[in-house]
Amino acid sequence: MLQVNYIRENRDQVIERLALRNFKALELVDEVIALDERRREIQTESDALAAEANAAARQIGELMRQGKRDEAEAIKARSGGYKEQQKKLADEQALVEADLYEKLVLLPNLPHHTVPRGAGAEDNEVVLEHGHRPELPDNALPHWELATKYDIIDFELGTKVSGSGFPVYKGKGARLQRAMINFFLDQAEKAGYREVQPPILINEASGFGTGQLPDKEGQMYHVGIDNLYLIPTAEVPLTNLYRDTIVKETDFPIKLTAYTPCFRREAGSYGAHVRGLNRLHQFDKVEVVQLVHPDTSYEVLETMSTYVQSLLQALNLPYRVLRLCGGDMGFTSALTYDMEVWSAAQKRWLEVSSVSNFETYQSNRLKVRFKGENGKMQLAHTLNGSALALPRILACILEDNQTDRGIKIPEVLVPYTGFEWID
RNA sequence: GGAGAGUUGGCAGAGUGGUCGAAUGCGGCGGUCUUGAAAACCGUUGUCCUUAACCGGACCGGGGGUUCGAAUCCCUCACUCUCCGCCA
Repeated sequence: MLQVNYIRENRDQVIERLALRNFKALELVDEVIALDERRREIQTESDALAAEANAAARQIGELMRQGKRDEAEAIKARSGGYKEQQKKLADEQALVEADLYEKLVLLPNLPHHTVPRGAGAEDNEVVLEHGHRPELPDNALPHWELATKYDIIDFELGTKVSGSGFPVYKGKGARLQRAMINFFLDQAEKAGYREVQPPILINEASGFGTGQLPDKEGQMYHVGIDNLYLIPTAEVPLTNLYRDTIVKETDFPIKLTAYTPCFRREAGSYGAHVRGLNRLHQFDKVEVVQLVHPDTSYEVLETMSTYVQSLLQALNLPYRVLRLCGGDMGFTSALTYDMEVWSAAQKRWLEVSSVSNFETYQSNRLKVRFKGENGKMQLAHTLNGSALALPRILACILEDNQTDRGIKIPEVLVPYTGFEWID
């Protein structure tokens, strides 16, 4: 959520930057400013009224103590009206504030000045490409066929037990998943992230904190009977660990990592693009999160990007890094890098990581603050990144590393899998 | 799931419906003393809104109510703890 003060003081710039991400409802900005104006007027009025009422009540108390009952009763008679007026103001204030909040949450984050202008995925800027895309022979198979051929993933079994998008990993397939999780967690710890095992069901407040609610409600599975949501990413519980906290400036940077399953309803997305492991309702991911001092967040974003790339390099997968354009960025992000690996059999790039700086957009809702040098409270900056999402990595390992003999496991994973080949 | 007890400042812990934003202790910060430190002593120490600032206002788990006035009384929700039941 953007800070109202900032919008008020930088109206033109806010509009300009929102336009950069193709945000259409720019009139919201002026509406927010007007509502905030009204809110402050009511505040002033109701404060004055409360001050008067407080003074009267205090006077009555004093008179009662002195035994001047009659005088007290006289003031009491006059004080009767305060209640009603206060109630009226409070009602209007609640209305205005609700309206303001409703409009405020419709405003996405302001893009960083390096974000390219653009409408959609085709306008994303390719920052770099690394490694050589393998040329596969004509008889090369897509990963879903390899999965069946070597009996390591069973999509139909998952459909029986749950539904489409819930694959069952078997034998070496399951073992390889576990190996990747451990590898990613070990690497994250080496990079200074503290491992956490968070809850994977979260309450409403947490969903609001990181911005999944209210706008992405339909994307999460909801356990109605207990009003809990299955996490779409570990970002939610990890970042919410610090909701409503004032951290010490010296504790920065706070670096967390977690492995969790992730659940996404992906309503409405069916067809060729979602075959196999390309898009799932349940998948495994290792996430990294940082809470940092605002002065350092863009530096940190670069180190997170470099870190994610180091994983892809270790796995020896060809990848590219995109700087997302205004039109393709997530609602809450100020700057996002996407990492995509090359799926040799499908001949297309698959997103395996998304690294974002949210600046104060999340921390404003979460109330993650610290006391700066001037003694004033400031909002921390939050960042996160996938490091990494497993299914598409697995897809690329299967496709890119297929040989006549079988599938060659990347060297760094062999200590974790205990085998070199899936055959 | 049943019965009971509780939720107050960073922590511990008081609080008869009327100067209670809240005693006290610990902790934190500043100072005196000291070669330095400890101890002792003195002072200070919440967050938010409004404001250029002063003033003012709000907050004692959340929400609602009673009252001229609520941390204190009532209702409601959430959470925590204890006992019983069930259970990986």
